[in-house]
Amino acid sequence: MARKVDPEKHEEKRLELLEAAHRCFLREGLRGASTAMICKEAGISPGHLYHYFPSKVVIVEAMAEDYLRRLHGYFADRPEGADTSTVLLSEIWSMQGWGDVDHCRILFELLAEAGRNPRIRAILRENTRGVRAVLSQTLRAGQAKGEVDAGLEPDQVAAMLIAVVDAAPMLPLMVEGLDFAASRDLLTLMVRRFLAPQREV
Amino acid sequence: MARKVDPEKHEEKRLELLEAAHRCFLREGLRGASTAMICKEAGISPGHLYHYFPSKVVIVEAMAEDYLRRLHGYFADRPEGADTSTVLLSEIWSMQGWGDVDHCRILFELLAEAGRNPRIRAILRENTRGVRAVLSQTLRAGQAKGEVDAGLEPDQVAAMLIAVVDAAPMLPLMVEGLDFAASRDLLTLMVRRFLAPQREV
Amino acid sequence: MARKVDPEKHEEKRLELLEAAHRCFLREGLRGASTAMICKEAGISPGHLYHYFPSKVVIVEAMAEDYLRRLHGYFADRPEGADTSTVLLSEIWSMQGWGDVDHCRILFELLAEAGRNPRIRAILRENTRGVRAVLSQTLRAGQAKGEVDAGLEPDQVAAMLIAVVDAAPMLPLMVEGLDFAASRDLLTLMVRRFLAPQREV
Amino acid sequence: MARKVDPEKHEEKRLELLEAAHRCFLREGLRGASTAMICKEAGISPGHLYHYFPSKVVIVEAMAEDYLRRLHGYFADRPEGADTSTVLLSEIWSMQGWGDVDHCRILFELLAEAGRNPRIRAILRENTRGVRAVLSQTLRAGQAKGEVDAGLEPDQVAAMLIAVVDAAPMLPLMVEGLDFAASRDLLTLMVRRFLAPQREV
DNA sequence: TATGAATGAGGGTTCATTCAT
DNA sequence: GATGAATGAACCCTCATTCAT
Repeated sequence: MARKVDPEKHEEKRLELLEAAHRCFLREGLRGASTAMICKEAGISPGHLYHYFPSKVVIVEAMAEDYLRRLHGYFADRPEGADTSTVLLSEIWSMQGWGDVDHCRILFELLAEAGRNPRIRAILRENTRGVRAVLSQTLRAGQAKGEVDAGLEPDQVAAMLIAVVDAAPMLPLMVEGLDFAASRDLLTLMVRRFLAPQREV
Repeated sequence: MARKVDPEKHEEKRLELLEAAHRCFLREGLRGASTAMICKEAGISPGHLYHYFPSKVVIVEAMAEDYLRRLHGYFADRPEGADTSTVLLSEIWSMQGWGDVDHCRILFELLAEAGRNPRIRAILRENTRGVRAVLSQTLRAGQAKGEVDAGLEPDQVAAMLIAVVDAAPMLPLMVEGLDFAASRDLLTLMVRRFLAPQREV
Repeated sequence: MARKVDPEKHEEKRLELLEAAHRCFLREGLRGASTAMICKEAGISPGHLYHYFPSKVVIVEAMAEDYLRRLHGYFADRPEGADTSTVLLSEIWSMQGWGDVDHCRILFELLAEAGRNPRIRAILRENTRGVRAVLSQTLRAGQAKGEVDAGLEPDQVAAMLIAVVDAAPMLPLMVEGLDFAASRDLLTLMVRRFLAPQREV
Repeated sequence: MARKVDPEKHEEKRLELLEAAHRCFLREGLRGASTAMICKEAGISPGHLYHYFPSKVVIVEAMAEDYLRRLHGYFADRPEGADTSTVLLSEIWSMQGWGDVDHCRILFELLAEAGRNPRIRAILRENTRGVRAVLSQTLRAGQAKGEVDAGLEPDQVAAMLIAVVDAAPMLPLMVEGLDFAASRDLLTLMVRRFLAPQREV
């Protein structure tokens, strides 16, 4: 009789739990969501959660890590052939409406938490570093192709673009009835003009 | 002879409490900060808080309202004579370093909360509406002066600019050791290029 | 300038406060009514209550005393000429409907409290002793007139009658839509038959 | 292998808690008894109470329901062969002294509460309805046997008898040193005379 | 006399976590 | 693995009471 259970199944369940946690955190906030609630959402008993995570803190951290990895994964599968700005904004272009942006609200939870919690800040920074590298490289390629203003410092610009993209989910919260497509187009226009090579300035 | 209450003193104390609350909320989060902690920070006894506010929920709401009003007050006292982009970013230009941006982190708390709490969302939207009106007007003036691309829809752009400005406090959280002045310059550049009248497009 | 204020006015205000307290206690219960609520009901400030009573406990005791005195005062002004049973039930016959019995609900508060609070019990007993004496005397007079069974022990019967009268306010609580006049008549019938001289027993 | 909850054990513990609550409520009153005190009385930790009841309000309601059911259960197991009045008073005849009546004091708490709390009132009325039905039937049987005055309306009389029986616990509170047996006999006498068929009225 | 600011203990309730089964 | 009973600290809030004015 095999004692050590299938580690794959364990990992799978772990991910399921993180997704359940994500839903609860979205609904109630990082503090507002209780472990009991997460367990209910995931369909397990309250005690059993501790077979997968040693504490709620760790759940938050793991969820952050997992979420950010998946979120910024969009940059990885970006469409070849598109122009640089579109590539850089692929995360937003993969969405169809404000509804698709909902799950991003957890970012605000994480940013708020990052302001006072070094571990969450570290996770955020680590993830950002990865995304920055990708964007930086894209920008450099753009500069090489003459699509991007060569005077811009790729690393700096990459950081700013991440902030701008992550700011998008603010819009539906701050303004009611904003048109998704129009906002996306405007954002794209801003980035395009920003990056465009400047003639004889 | 009964001394009639001094409503001024009451109001003054109320504001002091809101500032104490703001500090606690920054330090521990909206949920994480306890009323006891706020009282300690303000130097009053735990029960006395309820002389000024009927509940913690109301404290959060009042703090949000108060904070947003003061924050976006910057747009009102903007320097005359500056170019449109600078005026629009005056909030950021009034700051000297990342330290000055710290108190803005409460915005992330509020955005996170706004996602699930209709009252906070309403407060946020009401405040945004006011700021949008101011920015919109500035943009229209810029268009009249020929400083701003006449093809841009002022209301839409105003919303986007607010999001972009509010995204700035993300930068020090996401990237360590970022230079404040450089980031501000880059942000200003982006906005300037975005708004600039386009020649023969 | 007279320093010592009119003690009459003081006493008058004290009684007003007790009535306000009675209303609050009825509405919220002895524990449920706060001193703040009583002050509001009486139209004075929270601190000022303590110029009239040293503590809430004393308010309850004073209210009990005052209330019982007034309630059982009915027995004193009973109509001459009526038959013994009617005299004994004059408290109930002075009422016109269940609405008039409402204020008696405070009795249940007092009985509950009397069960565990020796001072309230003492007040209740002291008052009961007075009423018993009156009823006893009435019964003895009835026996002398041949209206009341001479075999009944007046003191015992008096106690029972008080309990029976005080039980009346239970009826509208326990049974919905009970007719007041019919219930009163039935109660009177029971007492009349109880007291009636028995032929050839 | 997961062990399925034992619902029997849960129910048993629940009843234990209700009895502990009843003791505390008697000692300190419905409001005066704290959940902490109930937990201590029951020998559990303060938080654990909420495994069995969602709130103190529910505890009070459940206790009321449970108590009234058990109290008025006496009428169900009444002795056959006794005369109607004795049957009707079986609740009191099952007791041996004032000590046995102590637990009934909770009734005064419930009556006081019923005056302002619709849910407690509903519970009280529902229970009363059941008891009335039983008493009514007994009365009708008595009328058929010629033991009870046929002119009395059984439903009305039943309500009155419940009130009279529930008034009995007032006696030891209102009068010190009252003899239990004598009071019971007097009460029985009153009821007997009340119900007795009347000759030539 | 009269006010209302101020206190601090204690109320009901929640929750992360542990543990026997 | 999986359950849910059990804990106890902490949370938000109420309240009788005191006191400077």
